[in-house]
Amino acid sequence: MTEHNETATRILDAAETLFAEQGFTETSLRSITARAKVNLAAVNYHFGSKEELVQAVFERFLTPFCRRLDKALDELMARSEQSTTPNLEGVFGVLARNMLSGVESARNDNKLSIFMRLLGLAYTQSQGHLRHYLREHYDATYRRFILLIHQSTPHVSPNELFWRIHFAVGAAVFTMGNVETLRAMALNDTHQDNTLENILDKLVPFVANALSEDRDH
Amino acid sequence: MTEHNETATRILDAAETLFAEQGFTETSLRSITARAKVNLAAVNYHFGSKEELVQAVFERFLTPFCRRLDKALDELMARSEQSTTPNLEGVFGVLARNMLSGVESARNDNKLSIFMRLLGLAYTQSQGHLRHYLREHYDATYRRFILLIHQSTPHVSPNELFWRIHFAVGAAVFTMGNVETLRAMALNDTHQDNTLENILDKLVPFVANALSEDRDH
DNA sequence: CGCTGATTCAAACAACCGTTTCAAACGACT
DNA sequence: AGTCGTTTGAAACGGTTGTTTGAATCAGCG
Repeated sequence: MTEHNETATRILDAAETLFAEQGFTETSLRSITARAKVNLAAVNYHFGSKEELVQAVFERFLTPFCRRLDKALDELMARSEQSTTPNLEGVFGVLARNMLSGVESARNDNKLSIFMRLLGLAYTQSQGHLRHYLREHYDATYRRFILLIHQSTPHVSPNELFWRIHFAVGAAVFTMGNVETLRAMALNDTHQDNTLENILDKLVPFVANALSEDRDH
Repeated sequence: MTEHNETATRILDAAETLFAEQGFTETSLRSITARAKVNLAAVNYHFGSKEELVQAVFERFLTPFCRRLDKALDELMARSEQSTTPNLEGVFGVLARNMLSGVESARNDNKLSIFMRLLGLAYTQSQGHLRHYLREHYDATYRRFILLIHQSTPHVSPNELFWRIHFAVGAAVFTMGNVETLRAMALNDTHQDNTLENILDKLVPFVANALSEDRDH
């Protein structure tokens, strides 16, 4: 699974980029192997099938991400042991810091964009096998995160919170996954270029405020 | 273009459903014509090509939608002539009522879901020709709507507002377009089934509040 | 060196794709 | 009836897809 193979890595790099740009089905194995400069048959040799390649792409960034997130959540809970309810900003801060932690240099902004775009595709492009795979491997961390958010906003009913969280997920996935397109539109409309940090600075309060808001519903 | 043809209508119905379920490239003309119970060549005969079929699917619901929306916005502006700034809830109410107007019966909830899912696909699946087509035909109404929202929230800067609007679009497209999936998850998590109206009742205040919020940014 | 197992390579495979062709069927008209 | 333009039908086209094959190449080791 997690061998440090030269060819396999090059395939994963190429696939990750092309999948994010074009989607899964519209990206052919031939275009992947051409970009990776490896032989066509290398994909089936190293990964078995195209479906397993898709899963491997997700695994490469989702597994370390969830491992780091789990550990960070452990620390957060240990620190706030006495106060039984963790606070929302803390939980979200942990998530945000984890998402940005893979992005050190300023110019691979697009790493985060690719990340979000792939997550969006996982929802949008049915790809039944992918949804099954993700549920099987990462559902535990997901549920734990949801539970913590719930505990940190006890005044919001579980059902109401569920939907607010997914409104927020939608806002994040949609905008971050289509950053280039939207940035171009914003440049036309408001004559102002936006760095990814700028956009995140608008997104985070949007989400935080909307999640905890105590509304009459 | 807008002929009331039996065969063409059946193709559009089938294509609309299958596109929303599977995406454009993963839906073959053969599966469309099989579902529509027409001959394979009928698509190329009536629409020219698959690309033009995709555009026709969008045109069938986007053209009447924008026509109704434009007229409703006319009335709104005429009614509030003296007060130079229209109010946000009014503008959004017009949009929401227009979106639901095509959905009379309770059980074609999924009409709206299909609508939103297709809109999401238009962003997600690059399909350069589609983006070009949509811009060329519906950009005027889009810009008019954005302008009205801007006038109704003068305390928010144009650039900030642009991004908030697209956060909202993301939240709407993502959740409404994946209603079935999310509804199943909600049923597991909160043991509560949700009608589409219930979800809209949560989404609308979420969006409205987040758009007009006067934040320090 | 000579052998063994892992990896690469060019080539081919069957299946499917969107599109085209052309004959058959149809409906409307004089 | 017979002719016309329109629509349907079955079949085939060239091209692309994911996958498989079998020989060539490589690395490691006795």
